[in-house]
Amino acid sequence: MKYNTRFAPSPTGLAHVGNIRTALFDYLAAKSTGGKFFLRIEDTDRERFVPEAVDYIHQALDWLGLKSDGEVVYQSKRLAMYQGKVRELLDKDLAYKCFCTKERLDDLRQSQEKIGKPPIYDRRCLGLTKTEIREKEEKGESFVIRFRIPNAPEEIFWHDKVRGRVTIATDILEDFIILKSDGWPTYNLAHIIDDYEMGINLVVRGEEFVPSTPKYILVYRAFGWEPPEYAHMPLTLGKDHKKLSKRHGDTAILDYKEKGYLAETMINFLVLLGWNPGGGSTEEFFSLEELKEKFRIEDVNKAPAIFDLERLDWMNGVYIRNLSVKDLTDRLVEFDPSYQKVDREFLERVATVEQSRLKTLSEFKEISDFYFDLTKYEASLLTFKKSTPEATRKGLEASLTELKGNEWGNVEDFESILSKTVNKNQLTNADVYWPVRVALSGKDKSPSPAELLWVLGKDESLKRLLVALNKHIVD
RNA sequence: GGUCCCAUCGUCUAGGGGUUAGGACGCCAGGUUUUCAUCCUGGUAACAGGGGUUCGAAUCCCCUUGGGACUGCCA
Repeated sequence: MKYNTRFAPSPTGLAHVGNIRTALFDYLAAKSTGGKFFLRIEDTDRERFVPEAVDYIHQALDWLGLKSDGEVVYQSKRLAMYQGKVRELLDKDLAYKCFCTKERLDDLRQSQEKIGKPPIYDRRCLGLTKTEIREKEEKGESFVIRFRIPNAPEEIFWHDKVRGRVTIATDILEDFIILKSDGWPTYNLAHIIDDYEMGINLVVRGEEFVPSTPKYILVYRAFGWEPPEYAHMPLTLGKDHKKLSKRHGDTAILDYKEKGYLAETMINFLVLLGWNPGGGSTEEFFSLEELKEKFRIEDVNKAPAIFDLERLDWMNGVYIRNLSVKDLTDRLVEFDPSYQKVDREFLERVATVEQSRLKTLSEFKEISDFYFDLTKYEASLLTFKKSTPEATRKGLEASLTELKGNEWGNVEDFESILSKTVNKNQLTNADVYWPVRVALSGKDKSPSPAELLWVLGKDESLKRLLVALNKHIVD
């Protein structure tokens, strides 16, 4: 079965990781079956519309490589179509005009809740005669259009691709609004017309839509259309076990790009929130391409998943370590264009030795500052706890001598020069390796001295060693 | 309140009648090592509770509990 799916965000805020995970599942449900993946912007709520949100969605999908097929659909451009469909429903007596004011509706709701009844519209306007309707219209009273739930109660059910059979009775459903008083359709109507019109045959969306799905099935029936299949995804929860939203902070998807997480990490991490290959497999690294092969919407879990940053950090570290040096360097430059000014070969060397220490691209700047500009450090740092000032001085001097007299080559060469220095002068590793490393990095934690020598090169290294020696003697 | 959904280590999860309940993150310990990171080894930690069904339930059924979603002229 080829599934055509759509990602249908409403541009009322910046897309967060939960939204994008749904987009990913939509994308994979389509691509894994050879179907198409569409993007539709649900911008019928003009009050909450956030202009930059649309661009944000495009950037996010671009970043992750979730390319949509065909033209992007904007609901705001299809008003005439929706209104035409509403007229159809009105003509068939399957919908009606409701002139009830907000105040009345609020009162009604409150009094219903007070006596412990579910808040359901009392259908007062369903009883309006043609003349009454005409009078109200002539007086310019504003109205909405409600869908008329069939009188005969029944159980609506569907076979959800992830939840199995779901049943909900229609007697708890109210005559919901399909056209607002401003003339715009609500989600309740617009998405159905669009899905039908766009040939969507599998709706992949968040679990929050489960309770309202029966309403939509009724609308399909009113139009005489076959409903699509449904796959309601488990929710993505924050650490507080509540549906992910802005108030959790740090959830806007592109924040992760800015923090230096890789697109492939996000894809991999997000897909694992609710999906795994099953069958006893312990595999957990998947590229988008692999996912297109292996993903099955039926394998998605029912239980919600919590978004856990620690696991994300670990995974990003793994992805960074698996990058070739060239690739890593490219990404560092892309992440921070100021590195374009840095000598490429030098930058690649820095990337080579720091790669295993990176969890995110953004950490690179801080972790690598000393290569470009030696940081200030205390002279006392030069002496390791297992060494003495005297031995440290000897170690520094001997290293300087050996280093000057030898050819400069690769990391292994420096390794042997250093170990030769230790042996020749009856010193210990602590007398040589530590002070050389501190001299070159100014830090108590850094890559090995051999690596630092290789990165910094002869002139800079000898300069730093000399500085260290003077510092040490003065101290 | 009502309707619906969900339930395996703290987290992501495998397992769907017979398993020492497996893997991963995290954490802890050890190894490698001049330091840090990486890497390697080991450890910690879970079937929410109660009833059934069955020779045998983490697995199937029911109830309870817990959690969540929905209950908008938002989507």
